[in-house]
Amino acid sequence: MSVTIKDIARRVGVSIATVSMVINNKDSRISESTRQKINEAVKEMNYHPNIAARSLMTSETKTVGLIIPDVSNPFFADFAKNLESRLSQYQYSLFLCNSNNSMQKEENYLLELINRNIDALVISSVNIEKLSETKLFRQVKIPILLFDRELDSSNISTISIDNCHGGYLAAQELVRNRHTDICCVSGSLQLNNIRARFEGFRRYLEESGLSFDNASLFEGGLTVEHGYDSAKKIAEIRKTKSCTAVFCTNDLIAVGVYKAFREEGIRIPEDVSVIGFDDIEFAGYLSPPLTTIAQPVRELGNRSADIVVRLISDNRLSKPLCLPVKLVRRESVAEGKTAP
Amino acid sequence: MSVTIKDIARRVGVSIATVSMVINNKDSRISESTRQKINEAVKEMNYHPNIAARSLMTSETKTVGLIIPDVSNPFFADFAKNLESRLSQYQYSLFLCNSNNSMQKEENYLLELINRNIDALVISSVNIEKLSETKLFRQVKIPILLFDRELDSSNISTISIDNCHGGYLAAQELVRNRHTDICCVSGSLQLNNIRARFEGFRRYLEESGLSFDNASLFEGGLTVEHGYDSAKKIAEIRKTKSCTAVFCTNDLIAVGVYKAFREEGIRIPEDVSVIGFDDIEFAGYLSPPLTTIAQPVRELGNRSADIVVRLISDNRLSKPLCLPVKLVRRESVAEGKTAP
DNA sequence: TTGAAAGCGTTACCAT
DNA sequence: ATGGTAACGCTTTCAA
Repeated sequence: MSVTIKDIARRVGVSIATVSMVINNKDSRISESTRQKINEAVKEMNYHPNIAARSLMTSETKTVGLIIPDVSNPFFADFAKNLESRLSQYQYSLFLCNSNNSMQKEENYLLELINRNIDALVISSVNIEKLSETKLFRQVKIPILLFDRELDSSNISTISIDNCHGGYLAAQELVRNRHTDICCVSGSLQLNNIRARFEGFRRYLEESGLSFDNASLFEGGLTVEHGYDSAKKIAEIRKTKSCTAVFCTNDLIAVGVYKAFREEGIRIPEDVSVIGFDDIEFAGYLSPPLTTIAQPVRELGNRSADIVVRLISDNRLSKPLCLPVKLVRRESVAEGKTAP
Repeated sequence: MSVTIKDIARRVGVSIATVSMVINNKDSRISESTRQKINEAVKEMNYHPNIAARSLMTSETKTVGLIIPDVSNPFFADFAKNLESRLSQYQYSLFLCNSNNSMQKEENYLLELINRNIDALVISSVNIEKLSETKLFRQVKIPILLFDRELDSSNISTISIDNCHGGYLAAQELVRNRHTDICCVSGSLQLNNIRARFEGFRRYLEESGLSFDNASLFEGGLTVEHGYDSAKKIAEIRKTKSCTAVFCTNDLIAVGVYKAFREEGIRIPEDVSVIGFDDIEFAGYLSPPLTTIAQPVRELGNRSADIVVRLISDNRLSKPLCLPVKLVRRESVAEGKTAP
């Protein structure tokens, strides 16, 4: 089969212990000459350590697992990319799992990852409340970092963004442009990050003396389809009632809204303004380019890696990290017409 | 630490050998009663096999590696998703690696995956010709499936699509709409799949009595940026020379073209028609929705999984698989104006 | 400065 | 029908 330390040892004429030491740089007390000979042999014979064997001894795999709801959502794809990239600087690999928004798959993966002895887990759960009550989840002994989700009353480290402020900023931008009749197309308010976006949004509205009518809320999936369907309804409603702006709790929804409005002959932003959330790369390529609340994906990925690595060496609750968002003004928001 | 077969054995009062057998369903000759007792204990004690230990013995990890140039490209993200999904039906996991279009990272990953003892590799290389000449690559003993790339004169299994025919169809659609002055914005023609798209495209043109002027070819990366830059140039050229349609060798490029044309006030399809390649989900959400050549991503993923699993149990060259593409007509192609 | 040997959790073979 | 035990490739402790 493959070359093992035994082969190296035999070739050089030393013991496997010695070989192991120099390979792991624990060679403080190994003579320079044997060290060299071993290193040469390693190269020549093309030796690669067997990770399974190693992790059987050390019980670490140098792998962190990531469970996300959907790789096809560019936001998560980007996050994964950045996380992985930073992790590799620490010599860790990323094992990526896609739950496809299914609680069942999520649990399967969790089990799978545990079986694989990953060193830490970062997860953006479909339903963290439910998952956290699961027997399986509670038995997890490795560090966990909750991404983009929060869990009250728990001692799990979290990293997220200021969703509430994001919603607030979105409302502000709309109100600043004199909009008063605003709809909101949202993902499930069961998701606490999404709820926070909505709450922030509503709060600003109320602070501005505007009230938000729940009839203007379209709750559903964080998907293009939901955006599309909701916008079709809005188009209908607009025949009897004013709606000059819509806040989408993620960019995918906004994409669907664009499509429906286009089909309905509703112009953005002339007829209605649209504002999104996430700032996926694609947002800038919509026509018109989408004004949105940007999440710092890159930093999210990097910081997550930093936290997780720290957690691995010292599994102590890190205090919740919350990164700021910012408004990215493009062309999908315009002055609302003053009411007739 | 964790529960091991030893613990189970002790609890039930049998040997570890027995436990191992029932866990692996090699329990042909184990009495029903002990089998039951063991299975109960496994549940109660919450036993999970240690994969590292297992793979140390069996030298298989039930993992296949995937190396792709860019997860942020929805085409690859979707492929990965489908591949993973099908693979999981076979009880295999997918280890996803993102080379970020860097040959260096690609090699690093290759090494990493080999060290991790994956059972098979599917790879869409940045530069397969070069990679395949690499010492590392040639030493790989596990089955390899080349995705979306071909390698002449080699005995590596491949799966791809009929790129050439795709290019052909694109040209046909344009010519059918009476376009004669056509530009092509392409990824690197070093990539054999991209070259094939271009060749098919050019071939149809020639068959139609049209010639393709190399001055109308804009070669670069398969990126939004390249599409954008090229379209800016085309906008410039159009001031002196006719160009009524552009063929983009992937959809990302088309996205960039859209953006530039929008900025330049060039209307799609009224002023110039655009046709893409891949049919990423997003293509349908552009405005106007992009006419493009669709790759069967789903089938690509499924078939890849099937092939790879077969390869693992019997590493014999599978004959190259080439799936058909089809034209998806949307709204970005219109009748070209007849020449003045 | 180096080596011997134990042990990590499994599987697989050969006994019983 | 079941058990004992070697072996997988490695790290680590203790002894020399």
